[in-house]
Amino acid sequence: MPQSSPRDAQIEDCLTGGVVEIHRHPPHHRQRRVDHRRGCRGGKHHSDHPLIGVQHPLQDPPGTEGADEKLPPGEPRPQRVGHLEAASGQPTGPHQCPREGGAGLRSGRGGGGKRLHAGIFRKGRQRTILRAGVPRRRRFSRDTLVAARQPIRICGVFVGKTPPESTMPRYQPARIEPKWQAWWETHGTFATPRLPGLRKTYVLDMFPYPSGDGLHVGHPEGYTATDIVTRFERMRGTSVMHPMGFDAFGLPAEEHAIRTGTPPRESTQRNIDTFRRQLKMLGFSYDWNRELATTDPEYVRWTQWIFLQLFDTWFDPAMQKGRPIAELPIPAEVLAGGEATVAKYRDSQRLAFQSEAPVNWCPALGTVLANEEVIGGLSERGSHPVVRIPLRQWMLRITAYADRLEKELEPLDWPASIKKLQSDWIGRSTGAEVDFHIVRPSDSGATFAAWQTARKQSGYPQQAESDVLRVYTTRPDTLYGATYLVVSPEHPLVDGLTTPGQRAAILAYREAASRKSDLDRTDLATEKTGVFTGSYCIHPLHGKQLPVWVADYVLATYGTGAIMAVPAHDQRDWDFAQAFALEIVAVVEPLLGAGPRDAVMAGDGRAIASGPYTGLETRACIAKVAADLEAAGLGRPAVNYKLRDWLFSRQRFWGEPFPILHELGPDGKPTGAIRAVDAAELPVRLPELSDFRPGDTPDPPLSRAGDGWLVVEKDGKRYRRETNTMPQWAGSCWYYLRFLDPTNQECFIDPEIERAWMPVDLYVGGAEHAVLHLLYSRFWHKVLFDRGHVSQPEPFGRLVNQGMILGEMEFTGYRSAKGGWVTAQDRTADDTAAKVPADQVEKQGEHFVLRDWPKIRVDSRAYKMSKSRGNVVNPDTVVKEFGADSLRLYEMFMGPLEATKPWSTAGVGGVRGFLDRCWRLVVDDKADEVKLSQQVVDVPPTDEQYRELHRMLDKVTKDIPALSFNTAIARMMEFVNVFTPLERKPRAVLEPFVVALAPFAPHLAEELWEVLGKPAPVSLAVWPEVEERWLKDDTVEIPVQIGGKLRARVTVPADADIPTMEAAAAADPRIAELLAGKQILKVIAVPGRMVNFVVR
RNA sequence: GGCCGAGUGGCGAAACAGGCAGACGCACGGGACUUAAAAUCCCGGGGAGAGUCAUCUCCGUGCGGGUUCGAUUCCCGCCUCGGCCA
Repeated sequence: MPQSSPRDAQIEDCLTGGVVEIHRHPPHHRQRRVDHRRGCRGGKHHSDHPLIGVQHPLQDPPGTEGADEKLPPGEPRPQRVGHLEAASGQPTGPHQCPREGGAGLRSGRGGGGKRLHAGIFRKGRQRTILRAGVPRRRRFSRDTLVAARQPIRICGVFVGKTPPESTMPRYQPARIEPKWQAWWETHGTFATPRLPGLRKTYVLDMFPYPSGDGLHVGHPEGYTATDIVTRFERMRGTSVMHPMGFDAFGLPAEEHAIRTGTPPRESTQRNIDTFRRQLKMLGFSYDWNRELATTDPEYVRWTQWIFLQLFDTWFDPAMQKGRPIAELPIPAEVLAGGEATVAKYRDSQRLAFQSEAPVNWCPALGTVLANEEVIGGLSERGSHPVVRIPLRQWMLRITAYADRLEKELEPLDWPASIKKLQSDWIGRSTGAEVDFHIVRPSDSGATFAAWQTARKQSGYPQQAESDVLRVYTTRPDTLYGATYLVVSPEHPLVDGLTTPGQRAAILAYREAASRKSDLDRTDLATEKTGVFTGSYCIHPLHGKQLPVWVADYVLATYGTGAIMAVPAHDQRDWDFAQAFALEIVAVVEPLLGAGPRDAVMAGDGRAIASGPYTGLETRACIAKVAADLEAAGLGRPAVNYKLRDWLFSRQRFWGEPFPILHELGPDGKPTGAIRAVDAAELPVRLPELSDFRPGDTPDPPLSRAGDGWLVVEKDGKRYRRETNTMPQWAGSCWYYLRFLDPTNQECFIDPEIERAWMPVDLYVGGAEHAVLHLLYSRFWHKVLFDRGHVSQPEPFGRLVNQGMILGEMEFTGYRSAKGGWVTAQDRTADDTAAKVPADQVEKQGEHFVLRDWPKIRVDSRAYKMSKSRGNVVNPDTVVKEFGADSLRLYEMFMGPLEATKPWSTAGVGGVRGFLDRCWRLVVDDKADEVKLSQQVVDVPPTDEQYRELHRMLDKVTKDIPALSFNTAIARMMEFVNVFTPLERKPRAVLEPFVVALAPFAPHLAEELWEVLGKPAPVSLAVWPEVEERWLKDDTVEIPVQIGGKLRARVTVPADADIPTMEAAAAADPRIAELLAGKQILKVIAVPGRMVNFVVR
């Protein structure tokens, strides 16, 4: 605990040890204070020195109280001091305390051995003074204080054994915060009605994953911001929806469960309890009746229900809309195949479908991971190796919505950077598909021509025939520059293309490629690799044969999994062509004046050597080539997305089970037919498992559940349950809907309620969810919208990302192996970093250096909070030390909400000081109990005071909706600074101030409101109206410049016109003097702002 | 490598439809109160220089240019740091 900690916190820290009781008012404090007044001070300043009595809780010194009673007022009590002296001997032989223990009163917890570093002993009229944290002064052990019978003051507060419930005049968050939290709870202050009134606002925090570490100071940042907004809106008469819940499925709980053998549900519940307690401790105005966890069976029920909606939906490209699977047109040839074929066709078209795709299997985690959960070939969580294997998986067809997900982003009030991230993630590109006819050994010279003719008649087919290689290119204009073709190793035609002579090489290459991640194959690959298949294709325009290669720089999942390589105009193709000595043909040249052509020219220009297209500029050329190909039935314009379908299944225990049944044949093996669990039978609960570890194989833990769970009989058929579980994203995709109607048994949300409250008006959370969570939620929402279950196409109207809170600023010096300091810029890997205390560095120019060795530069920066660095700040500690209001206020005062900011415990003390001043503005802290300060009087405020009030209100009223809390708080501080010194503080000014303070420091405001004699709660008081007439000044002081340099200030009427301003400026003696003898070229005057004389 | 964001006192920051740079707070220094300490209240503060000391001048918002009567703010080119993506 730093020395600068507020005194109360230091004292209370003692209290928690349970050995020393600390109170502002010792027993019979009135009596004692009388003693002090008369005997020691006799003046009115006595009460600056409240009392602490120290007593051993188990051993009351006999006779103390009685003796006190009998003391005549006005007498000092030397005999008491005698006790103390006799009992402890301290005044003559104080303990010394080691330096490292030195920060204040850290006495209570460890039992008797620790020392108090501060306190005071009295001996008659003489006292020994101990100062907190200062070495060389005399100190007392805690034992001494405990044994003392005298009241002993520590940091100005007396330690004693009075009951803690006695009222106290000081601002004590530990007393008032729980009080008002309980009040709000019992009075249902923040309960939200089912439907809003005239105006509504839905303000949502990204709900937390309840980790075992509890709340982090980063969490309350966004939560406080939204809390201020919602409290403000409530006071303005808006119906406010402000819920909180927990995203409680997820890997950490499961891994913890595996480590400790406790079921995930238990540890999750414990963590949720901790989170809830911490959130309540901070006084957030959530409607806790709406609390939910994604793991609640009733919630899982509806998550599964939504999955069934996805399962029941196909995407109609013509309407750009999801429609019921029953409306899917069945092609005649499918219909002819019978019922089973139709069912398979339907299954293949659903938004939730199964696929046998290569997936990222992580053996260490025992699960398959989504592409975005794999970073550099390692798992995002835990950095374990990931291999690619083919596996049956559930996929969600998010790609069908790619276009809408991108386009409908545009009108949203989101940060441009987030929109761009989403847009880039979707990665829409336009270009063309082109079919290349594969040359077969059996081909005669006429085969290609025949194919061309056929295509001209039939047009471009949906599916390419088996003798055709279909490629996707973003640059169809470079078709004449294509010199070879590349297929990905996983491409289905690879086998067909491979000639017998190449077979062994191709097989080996595919095997090697399967072990590489996409990243290894593309960006990290320093050298391009590949193998010639032995086959050729015919160029559709000039008819030459192009070799077909297999190379892993082409991904099966992008486009058609095959490309035409144009080495002159694509860096990767160029690298590959260089490596394998393939032909390079340039077909684009820079436009005139654009300079010489690079070896690889990827940009736009003008077509050359391109037959009929020569001379066309790139843009026109792309359109023409694509159109001509389409007319010839050889290609078509195509849009492609980087976005992949969403791999939705996980081989883990702690997730939502899929409500899907696999039909079993008579042999007990799956037939391939699937059916949904009836909605009425949801939720499908997780089975009780004694062992929920993932296996070594991709077989999910649920497959080890007994047949009682696994096997289901329905309509005379036997089924096996799906044993995959859903990823953590599932629950967070729709929680904002369930909050609106959390207990509905009939429906995932009552449509009336949904229409009334949606969309979310303000959504605040970390930027780490910029892409995935927001994209997935929007996707689900659009499906629900298409199916008529929600009324809005987009769920989140305004989005704000709070910035990260870093640890405290650190100075790092470097020591060489020999032990001496090394200056930061010259350090090598051998030098070791060492933390340097802030008081040993100083700034020198741009850098910080060691104070004692100014040649040695040190690094200074704040780091991300992390357990390993040991710079994590725990909200519990901060609340205990400073109070929840201080924590809230500090986090808002640190800087702009969106900025990354370093933590500063001293800064928390700073805002605590402000709250102390707010307290003293209203409360008489010199009284013996909490009561209104006599300085608060019922006099009409002066004009100046009204101006101060309304300017403050105006700023705060404007800053809250703009989430500009730091400046709003600064303005309130100015207000307090103005009113603090006043002897007479008009009530009519203080009351609106307390109301304005309420959203920021709600507990303190409630208490002050009560002291002011107003009916609770201030949380629902009416926000004060800003009166415009007080915002305007009669006169303004404006700067007068000469040649752009400030030379004087003059006061003019606020509405002065330009000539008046100029005259006033010129009349200023100093300006007149400076202008004398100069030629005035021009005068620039901005009404109400400034005057500038341009002179020669 | 790409994209995004940010560089302002010892520190967190404020002010940007271009118009008094540094509000507010921390830390620091001084004063009042006190026998004293703590607490509280008040005052001070970017740097350099001059001074008739109740004042003035110059420099100053990462660096270099530009536009402008005037640039922290707009434009061009850099540097550094951070975040995200690859």
